[in-house]
Amino acid sequence: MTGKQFASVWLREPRKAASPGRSRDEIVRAAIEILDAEGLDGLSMRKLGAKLSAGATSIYWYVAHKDELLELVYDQVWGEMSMPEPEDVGWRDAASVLAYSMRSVILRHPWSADLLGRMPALGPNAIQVADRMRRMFKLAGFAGMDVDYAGSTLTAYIYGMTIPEVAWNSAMGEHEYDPAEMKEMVTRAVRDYPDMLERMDMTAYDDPQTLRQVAFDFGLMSVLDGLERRLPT
Amino acid sequence: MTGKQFASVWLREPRKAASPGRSRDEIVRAAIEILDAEGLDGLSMRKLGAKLSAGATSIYWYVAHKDELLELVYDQVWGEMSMPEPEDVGWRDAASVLAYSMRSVILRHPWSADLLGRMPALGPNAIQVADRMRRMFKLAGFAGMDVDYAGSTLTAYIYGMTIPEVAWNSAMGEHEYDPAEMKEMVTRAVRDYPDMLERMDMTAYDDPQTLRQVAFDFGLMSVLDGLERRLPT
DNA sequence: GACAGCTCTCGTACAGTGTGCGAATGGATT
DNA sequence: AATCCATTCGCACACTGTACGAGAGCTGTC
Repeated sequence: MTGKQFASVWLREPRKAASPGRSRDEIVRAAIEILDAEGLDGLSMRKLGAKLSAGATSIYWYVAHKDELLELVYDQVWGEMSMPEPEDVGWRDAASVLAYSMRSVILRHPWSADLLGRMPALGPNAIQVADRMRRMFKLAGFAGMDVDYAGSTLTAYIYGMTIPEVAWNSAMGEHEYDPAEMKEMVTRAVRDYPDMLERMDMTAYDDPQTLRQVAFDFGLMSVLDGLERRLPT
Repeated sequence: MTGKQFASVWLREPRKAASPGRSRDEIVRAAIEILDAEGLDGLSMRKLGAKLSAGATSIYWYVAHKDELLELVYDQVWGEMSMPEPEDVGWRDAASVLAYSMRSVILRHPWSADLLGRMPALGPNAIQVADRMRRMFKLAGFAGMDVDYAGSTLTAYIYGMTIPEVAWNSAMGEHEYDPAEMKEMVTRAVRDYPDMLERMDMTAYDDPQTLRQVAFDFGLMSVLDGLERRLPT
């Protein structure tokens, strides 16, 4: 009657202890190297095995299946996100630091954007961030369920802003395009919409990098303001 | 010197015209049926071919590669999103309707959440939504680049809220789990964090469906308030 | 020393994937 | 009747995740 169990690594008891030789950490580290270098599609068990000078299937002693490996790798990414103790800096600053940090971590590991949309964040690192965020919003003055709602809102914004940015980056094979030609193609795509065309004339396509930065700031300020407005009293 | 071209279906001239027999539309329709029934991993060219009682590789006459098919399918999803003409209902209502609509469309086609994070939305349907959204925010009083920033902020929130929801849904094979058991497992995962534990005691896990609805509303109101606050004057 | 029982490695095999290629079909035009 | 061209598709290739089961090396007990 239990049906298909919910099968996350994090909701099981961990394996006893790592013996000498290979270990989960070593495997995860190697996997991340491959992922950073070749993206999510570039990671195959055989390639990972080779990198560890081991057989492809040896990995399966440490890890139940590839998805489990990805869960481990994913939580490692959460570990890279930095967030001050909210009590030290106040909630708005803590929120901003977290937001910028999350964005830059995801941009540094573009493959993690795909994982975001694939598996819940239940690893210890993710949970630690979630905990700090809860404390942050309690400090701000939220209570009860609103603490969670505020947290969801903030992370939703960050995800939603960053994920498509990654998609866009990877769609144009990283810098190997001619801006003018690009602009022309997009212009043709929106030719039937005067409002969209008008937008193309703004000079903003010159430096997409900082444009996105500015857009991110704008949205972040809006979200924080909006949350603040929902505080009691 | 152009390097790897940016290769979206939408930025190329379309194929002449569909002859009788198979057509792109028919293929896309069949693909969506498979996707809805079996998810993103369930869609293979052979299966799609079979559904159309055609050979697997026949599809490649209409479509350059699988990714291109996914682009087509993706834009079809955008076509399902409904948004009133902003001039008719005012910007806040238009924004709310769009937000609810996007959320429900993505939840209805969970596989589209993965596509969101993989390819930019450049199809005609996506562009039409983008255009309406621009007009909506101009109507609200935004000008210049702020129109875009506001748009990014809103869609970011919707994506970011919905994508993890889909991930969560699919992680627990759709309803086949025991809530009590689930709660116990999660509780164990957060056992070191008093704030997180306290959260588990709230009764909110009883009906995740409406909980998420409420959370979505909370965040949406916050975002809209925050945007409103950035209006000039 | 001999045997048993672990932990750990890995070769092989299987069913599946996307898709390049080139041969075949069939209808329309000359 | 011959030519052309749109369209179909079988085959093959390289690649994927991983089940299975045989082995290797170590440890502890008689």
